[in-house]
Amino acid sequence: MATMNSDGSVNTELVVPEVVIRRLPLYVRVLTQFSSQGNSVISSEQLGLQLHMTPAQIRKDLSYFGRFGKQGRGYDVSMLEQQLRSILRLDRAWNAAVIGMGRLGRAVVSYPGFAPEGFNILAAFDINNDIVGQNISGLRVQSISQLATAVKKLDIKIGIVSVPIDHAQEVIDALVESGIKSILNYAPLSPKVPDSVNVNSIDPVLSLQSMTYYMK
Amino acid sequence: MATMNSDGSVNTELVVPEVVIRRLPLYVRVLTQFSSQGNSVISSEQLGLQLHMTPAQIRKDLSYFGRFGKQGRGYDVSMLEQQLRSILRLDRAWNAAVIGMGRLGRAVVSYPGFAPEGFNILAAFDINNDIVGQNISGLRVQSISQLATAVKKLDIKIGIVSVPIDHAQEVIDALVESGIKSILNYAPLSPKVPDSVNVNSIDPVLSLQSMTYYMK
DNA sequence: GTTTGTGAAGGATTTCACAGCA
DNA sequence: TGCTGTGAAATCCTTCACAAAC
Repeated sequence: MATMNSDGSVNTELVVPEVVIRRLPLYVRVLTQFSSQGNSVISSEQLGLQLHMTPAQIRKDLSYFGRFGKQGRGYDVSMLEQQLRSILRLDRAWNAAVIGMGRLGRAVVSYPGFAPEGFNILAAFDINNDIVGQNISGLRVQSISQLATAVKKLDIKIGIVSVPIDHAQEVIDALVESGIKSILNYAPLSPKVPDSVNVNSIDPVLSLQSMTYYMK
Repeated sequence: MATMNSDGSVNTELVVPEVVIRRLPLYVRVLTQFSSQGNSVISSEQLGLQLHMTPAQIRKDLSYFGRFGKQGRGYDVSMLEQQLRSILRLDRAWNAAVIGMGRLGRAVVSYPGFAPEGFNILAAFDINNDIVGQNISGLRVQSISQLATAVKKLDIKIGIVSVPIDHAQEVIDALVESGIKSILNYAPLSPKVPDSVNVNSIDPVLSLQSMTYYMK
């Protein structure tokens, strides 16, 4: 686990590959499910079967963070779930704002999957003055000029971008400007952000466009 | 480009890595944009700047499929766009069906981003008898029992799953049963499908849950 | 001069395989 | 006996660097 830098000093903590971090939430999900089914122990093989992954990969992934299992037995389901939630910082709530209250933004704020996982959408914004002031799913839509103020006041840490492509980069710039470091982007572009900001894009058209390659 | 099998025979055509296939639509998108801005030539460096990728990676990716560029000049924008669309089979239309006409399904069928890219949603399905028969965005919602028939009749090649998690696997089984080979899945699970079926999942909660790892 | 296409090198990720522990 | 944790090996993917072409 320890590596040496070019200057001879030692890294005791290895940087965990991003692919590994992206898989951890999958493990959490299966563990939650297993737990609700009354199972208290799970093996890397059982986890792998659920997720279509090799047991070795799961054990390797977990080994970046510690030794959570017992040989001959497997992992304690709720203990491992707690550990992973803590590693991913899912043991607290995170506040989010949605920018762009068209059809997509409305679907996002009414999606019932965020809140149970601790992601609370506390504010909604739009550029269009016809929409500003409306009440959507219990949120009063605000003007984007209010963004920075609201981010501070409501301790918003996540920006969800659901504006059309032609306004996406300016909205992302505004989010960055307001101090947001994590952006979930639904607009079909590769946004320009500083290295300190993490953008994750969701783009169903890109998914379809690569699937067609494999189609008859 | 040629490799040798264990039996001594030769593979003349290398399998293109899936990561490469997933990047091709990004290139298509930038090329379309460049073209509409009146540029007729583009270099791997310019492409890389747009997409935050190295020029070498782009050239390597393209080299899996042929030699499209001219040394000292770059790539002809519209020629490369055509080539990539042809490789990805985007030079024809693809018909799709949406299963699950709740909020998410309604957002999907009304999303204006699919049709311009040649993805036509021709049918909508739901299990709920209260919804079956309704007209949503010009589509008459059908019972899932009609799925296989409609898939054949309308030449549907893509299934888009937007049902809640507790019905997702059965809907996916029904799609597989009806002969669908490509599924875009919005439900938060890792579906079980035969190797011959390609599933691509869109899961904003997973995205958020890995982003929190990097958050202060 | 510029930029491609591509072997070779380098780096990252996955899988293997087994010692060690319950 | 059963399953983890992990070095080593294997595989996969990216980047380098330069000859060749325009």
